[in-house]
Amino acid sequence: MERVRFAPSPTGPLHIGGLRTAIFNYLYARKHKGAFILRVEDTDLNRYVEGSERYIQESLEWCGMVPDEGPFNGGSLGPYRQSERKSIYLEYIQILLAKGKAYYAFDSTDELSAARSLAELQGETFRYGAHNRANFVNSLTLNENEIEERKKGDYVIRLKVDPGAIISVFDEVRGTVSVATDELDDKVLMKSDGMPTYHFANVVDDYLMKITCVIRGEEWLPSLPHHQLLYNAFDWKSPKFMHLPLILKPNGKGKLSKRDGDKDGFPVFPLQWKDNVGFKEKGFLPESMVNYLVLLGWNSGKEDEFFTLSELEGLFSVSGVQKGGARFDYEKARWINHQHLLKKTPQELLTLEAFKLALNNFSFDQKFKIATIIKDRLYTLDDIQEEVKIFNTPYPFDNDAIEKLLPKNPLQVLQKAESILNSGEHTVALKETLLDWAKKQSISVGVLMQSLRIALVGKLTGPDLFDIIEILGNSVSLLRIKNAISYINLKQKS
RNA sequence: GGCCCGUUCGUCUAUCGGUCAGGACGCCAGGUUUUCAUCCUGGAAAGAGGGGUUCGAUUCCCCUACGGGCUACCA
Repeated sequence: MERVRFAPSPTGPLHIGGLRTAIFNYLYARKHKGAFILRVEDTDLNRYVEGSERYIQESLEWCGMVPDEGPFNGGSLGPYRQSERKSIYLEYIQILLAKGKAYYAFDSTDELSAARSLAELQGETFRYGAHNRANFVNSLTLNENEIEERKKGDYVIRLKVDPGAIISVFDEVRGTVSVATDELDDKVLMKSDGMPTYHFANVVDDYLMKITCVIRGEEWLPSLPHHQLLYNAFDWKSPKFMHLPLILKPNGKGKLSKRDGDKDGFPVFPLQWKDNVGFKEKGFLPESMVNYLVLLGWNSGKEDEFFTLSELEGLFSVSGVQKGGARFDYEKARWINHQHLLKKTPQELLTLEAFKLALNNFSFDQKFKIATIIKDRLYTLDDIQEEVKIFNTPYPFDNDAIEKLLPKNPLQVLQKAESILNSGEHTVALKETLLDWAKKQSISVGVLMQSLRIALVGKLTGPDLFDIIEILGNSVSLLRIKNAISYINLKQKS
């Protein structure tokens, strides 16, 4: 059975790059009827941020991707939090040590940074590895007694990379990638605080959790050879690897970051995190989020771009994964959301929190009608606020529009409408009566409608006017017209 | 700097040696509409450059350029 894992670090809110990685993992799992596992990679105690685990889980759930196994869902191959697996790493590092594939290193961080800056001075990159490990303080250069003595203090355990070989790894989207082991450093596997590094914990956990395909961001591709070396050192069969292209800033210069969202006014987090609004709060449907994100770096091969999660579960395939990074395009994300909104029936829309909130004060009948006439106009759920304003009292008048209308004598139209409504005629018949009258008076339809619209909603834009009147009802419409007449009268006098 | 990965309209992408290089967002024009929007129709818009291989390259190979990633006891 295929098993994949999404393995974020709880160092803050999940951002949409991470969310997209989760989506690809989820889709891969569902496509192959496998398992989707959430593993929290909290090996860096210093960077741990309270609440981010919960945030990650909630973001996944919001998108409809509930992990089959994970810290919040349990599972037989846990624990799913790396901080709770310390004894496991200790056990497995011993194997490597015993095999001579890893060694103790006692160099202080000061010594290392000194060596690093010296190398930089000479225009070189410092690398702790086969070519210079003999110059450092480690279990390869010290005798037994010295080692035992040193082990009472701080130390790390490094991977012993053998030089003079070419290591080839296979990435499902890029193919074979080869690199000389001479280029590889002796990566730290266990830190001095007793925690494993990403590289070590990752390989051990993927093995123990029976992960069959590692799907992660492209930033991990350079360390794949190290991971392969680790699998080799354990004599473990490595899983498949799939490295996803990065989501780039809108200008293409670098990875998308929180700052870009702040600068260009779009969210980069799925859900609200502190004072950062997420896509959810911005009025995005989770299905739009998934739909847009999956399009960033993947293509179905069809010309269709509108997909639901369950459609994607069947469609997803490695062959559609792109190699190059994709720039984030907020406009397209909005358009996708618009398309998903368009597909919803008014009934479905009314079950949404944003609709409930905005239409709280209206009768069921009104809610339904309002949802019907505004749904085509929405790009995000946020837009509801603006659309609903016209149904609330009071509403502001667009004075510029009124000024322009004044010479065309809007009052005669309004007075006529007033008298029709006063006579108790049903709002439905209003349209016909009014249009007939205007024709006889040779008043243009434009002037008629503009006068009426400005009176009823205060501005010249919005949904079908007679739909609005019907929703408002006879008496409210009448009130608004009367109000507008006196307002315009006042204007004319001044 | 070193190593790795990448490069088709402005953006996301299709093409798996022979296509008028297709679609989508955005943009422009027209249509529908009482308005704005939606929606519909149409349009402009692309193979980074240079070498090969081949009857034929966007497609395969090499070089260059450009872009991105990595280069921590962070992930």
